[in-house]
Amino acid sequence: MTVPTGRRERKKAATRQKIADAALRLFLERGYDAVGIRDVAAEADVAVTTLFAHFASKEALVFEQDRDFEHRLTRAVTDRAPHEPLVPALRREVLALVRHCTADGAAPIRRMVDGSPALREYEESMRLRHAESLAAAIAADPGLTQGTTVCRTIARFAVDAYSLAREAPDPEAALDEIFRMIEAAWEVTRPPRCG
Amino acid sequence: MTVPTGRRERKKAATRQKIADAALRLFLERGYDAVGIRDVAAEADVAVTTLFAHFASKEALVFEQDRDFEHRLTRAVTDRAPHEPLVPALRREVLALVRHCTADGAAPIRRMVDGSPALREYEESMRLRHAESLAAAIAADPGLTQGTTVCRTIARFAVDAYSLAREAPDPEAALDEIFRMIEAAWEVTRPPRCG
DNA sequence: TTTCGAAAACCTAACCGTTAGTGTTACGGT
DNA sequence: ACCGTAACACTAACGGTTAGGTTTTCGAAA
Repeated sequence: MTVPTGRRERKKAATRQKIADAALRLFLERGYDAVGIRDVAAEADVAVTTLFAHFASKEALVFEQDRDFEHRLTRAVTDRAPHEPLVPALRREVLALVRHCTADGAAPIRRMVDGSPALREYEESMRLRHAESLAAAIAADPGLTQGTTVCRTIARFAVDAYSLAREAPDPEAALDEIFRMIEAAWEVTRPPRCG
Repeated sequence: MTVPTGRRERKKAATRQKIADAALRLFLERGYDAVGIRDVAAEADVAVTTLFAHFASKEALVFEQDRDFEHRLTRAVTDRAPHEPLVPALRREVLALVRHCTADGAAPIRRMVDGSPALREYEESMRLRHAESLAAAIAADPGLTQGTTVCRTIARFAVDAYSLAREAPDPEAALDEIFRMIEAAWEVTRPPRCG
């Protein structure tokens, strides 16, 4: 029950990293579909079972970089300045995420993902899970009184904004447009108040 | 180039139906995961390759009934009364779809789908495809001037409404709530006009 | 009616992601 | 120094899916 801070953990992390690196290298080199799990395992000098001990699926190998996506979304809600309205905080974070994934460095990976239906499907389903976490974070905000349905809806809309904006010709302009809509959707859920 | 209305088509449709029936029967009887593709093919007295000539995947077997979902959504837009506003037409159709799938008869299938991550994932990704078709239908409406991003956004929101409402304790009340939000989102996209 | 092209179905054998079962090694706490 | 266990390895399989090539069945033109 002690704090686990030893060589064991470092080795584990190193193995994981070695697998992810090998996978990405091979995928970008030969294409996602042309590379088998056994190839990746061999390249990383690791048993297939070990690979699956670190990654739940072949697709998960591709989204190693996105691991903090979910966390960043929920933190944008929970860690925002006191009394800062929800939607602008969401907008700011989603904008950062969109910028991050439309940066030049991420282009080859994006091309790979867009080229594989399996990867696109996996990503969308991952985002839906993120939306659920986000909904929970919103629902837990003591400053908000909206019901579960509204929270889940806004969370889903925010994640939609991310994927829609990413695919638009001008991502940032699209994000502006979508968040104007989300803002309006959120406004009509406020409890009636005078003024 | 003649009109294909012969026995051939009937036999093909019959085979497809036979496979779908066998699949659903076995799935409901033993559970989705406990039934293999080879079992279904044997039960339908058909070769495995034939099965995959009719259905793209194992999951597709489950959603045979939903085949018109996409079509109904787009028709709700294209076939609505002249000058009928978009969002209420969408709302009406989504409500009908929600009612249809929360009906008592569909309960065993719903339970099966909810119990299998693979099926849930497949369904969500299917709905996203439907949202794309819906977006195209909306964008093609000559009475509307909104851009592609807005159309895709509203389409996505409408499909979200379907899946969120379905999972809510009171689906119809949830749908009301969500469509109030969608209506507001849509309103702010109108070109500025006096009155 | 006969003939012929093509669609539909068949069979076999594999491919590939994934998992179970079972050891083996290396670390961390006692 | 010792033991429990987490990490890794190896083999063999399972289950969805596809490739390859053959046979059957229909539709229509000759």
